Amino acid sequence: MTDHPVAPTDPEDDVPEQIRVRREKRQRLLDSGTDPYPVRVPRTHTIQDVRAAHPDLEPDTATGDVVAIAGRVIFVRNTGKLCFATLRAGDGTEIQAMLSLDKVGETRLADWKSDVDLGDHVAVRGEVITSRRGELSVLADSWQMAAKTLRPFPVEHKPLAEETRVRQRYVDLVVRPQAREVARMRVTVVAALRASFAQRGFLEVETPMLQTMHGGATARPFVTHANAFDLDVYLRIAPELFLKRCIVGGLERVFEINRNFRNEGADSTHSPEFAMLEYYEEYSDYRKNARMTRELIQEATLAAYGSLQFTRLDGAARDFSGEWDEISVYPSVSQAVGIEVIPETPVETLRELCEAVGIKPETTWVPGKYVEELLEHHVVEHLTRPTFVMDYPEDTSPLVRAHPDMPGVVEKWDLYIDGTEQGTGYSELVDPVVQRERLVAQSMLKAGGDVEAMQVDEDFLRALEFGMPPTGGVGLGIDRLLMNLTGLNIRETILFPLVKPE
RNA sequence: GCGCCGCUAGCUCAACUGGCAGAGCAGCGGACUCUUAAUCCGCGGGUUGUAGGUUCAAGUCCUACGCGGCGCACCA
Repeated sequence: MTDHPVAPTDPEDDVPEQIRVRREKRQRLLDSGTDPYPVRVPRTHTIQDVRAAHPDLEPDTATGDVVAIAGRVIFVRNTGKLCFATLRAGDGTEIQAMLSLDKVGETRLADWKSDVDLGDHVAVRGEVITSRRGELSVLADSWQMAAKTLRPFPVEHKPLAEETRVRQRYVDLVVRPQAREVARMRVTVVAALRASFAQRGFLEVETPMLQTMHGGATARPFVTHANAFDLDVYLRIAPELFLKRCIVGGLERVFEINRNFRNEGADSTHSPEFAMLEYYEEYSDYRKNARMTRELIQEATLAAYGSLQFTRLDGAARDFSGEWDEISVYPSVSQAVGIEVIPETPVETLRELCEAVGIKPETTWVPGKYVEELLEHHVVEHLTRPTFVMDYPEDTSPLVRAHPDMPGVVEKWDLYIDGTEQGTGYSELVDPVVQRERLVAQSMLKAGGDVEAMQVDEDFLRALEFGMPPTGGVGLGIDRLLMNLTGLNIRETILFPLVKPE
């Protein structure tokens, strides 16, 4: 640690009352010879075990089963000689603990009332019973503090402020069922994707996060410095160029699920670090790709909801079943603007069409950029059902193979769900000479001040010169997929999104 | 980056045109052997995001800054 020494502060100074009280309880436990944070406590069953073993008991039943459980106290009802507490396990499973004067004795009952706060982890040993009201309970004959909580928990029944949810996700996860649900769904979805790839014979590879050139996408990178090499390096904006090197090397079918970093705006649909799935398959193309992407998302949806017709966590119903719609860029735009737009449409016309609907063109725009803007404005936001938008302009897609029958168009699709881009796929450009021309054109844009333009990656071009087979590739946003499955903000799908320090 | 809105007790929120800063839950003390957003009685808890300014008087008005939300721009 190289921080400046901080003046020691008295921890009792300036501490909210409730924290002070809990610290005093902790100290009292220590003073009486009780460890408030024991290394281990007896536990024979999880709360889930006990629930599963006794699914439907009649009220006022004594089972004779003695168990030792542990959980977080989330609710207490202390009466004179019989105390109740609700214990919660990490997945939200709850069970009631009952402590009676008869069973635990006067001293331990008094200890319970004075030492245990909401939020504490406690271990309880006793018989599994149901209360007279039918609540499944452990009737304690002994109990022990498992971990003392020093901060008061928020009120469970009022929603936490969004900022607190994000900054203190650990609290959010304890308090809010949907937070737990989203966290677990994300794991389920990623596991399902990996299973789908395993089934199809894909290799999961790990390519560099620290790169000496940033490529594979148009985006502004984060820059850092590698001391050992005295070298500026970039956090990757995409794994694409390395995954293609894998294809050149004969790995045939590869995928990677990992983080990308883009030094750009953050809002409800964009995070500076976000999880991306990319996969490449030799002798595939953008049509085969689209089919497989649909299958991947459908398999992940089945894993998450058990059905392709599902109700999102925000309450909206969605249907991902069957074949998905396909539309084509130029015909869709033509229909929307009322005149035929083709790759040869003059820039002046495109500019007028943009300005007519309030889109402000920039001087760096290539013709295809106008078309994409028109597409976004007129078409995309109306695409609720999953839809593949096919055949993009060539000049905005420097890594994509030209369409054999449509000059100025490339074999590329974007997949839209609920008006947001979920992924992209294309028939990869494998001609090293054409690829070099495209990258040089990009580097000219960069020299002209476009901070997002690509660099000429000579090693990548060398790889292509060794021969890359016809290949189809896809990039799919993992956070976006979770957003589309849940209907939630990107910050709700990421456990710990970047926030400014308090 | 620009614009608008917000920041009050541990949590969620009140406080009119500037006039004694409050509630519910949580906390503390007491009562209660079947409660489950327990109930009943009593009591504490605040540098109103930070720093300035106006005013007899500022949570409230003004300025700057911090953090957040929304919209726009950029992007997936």
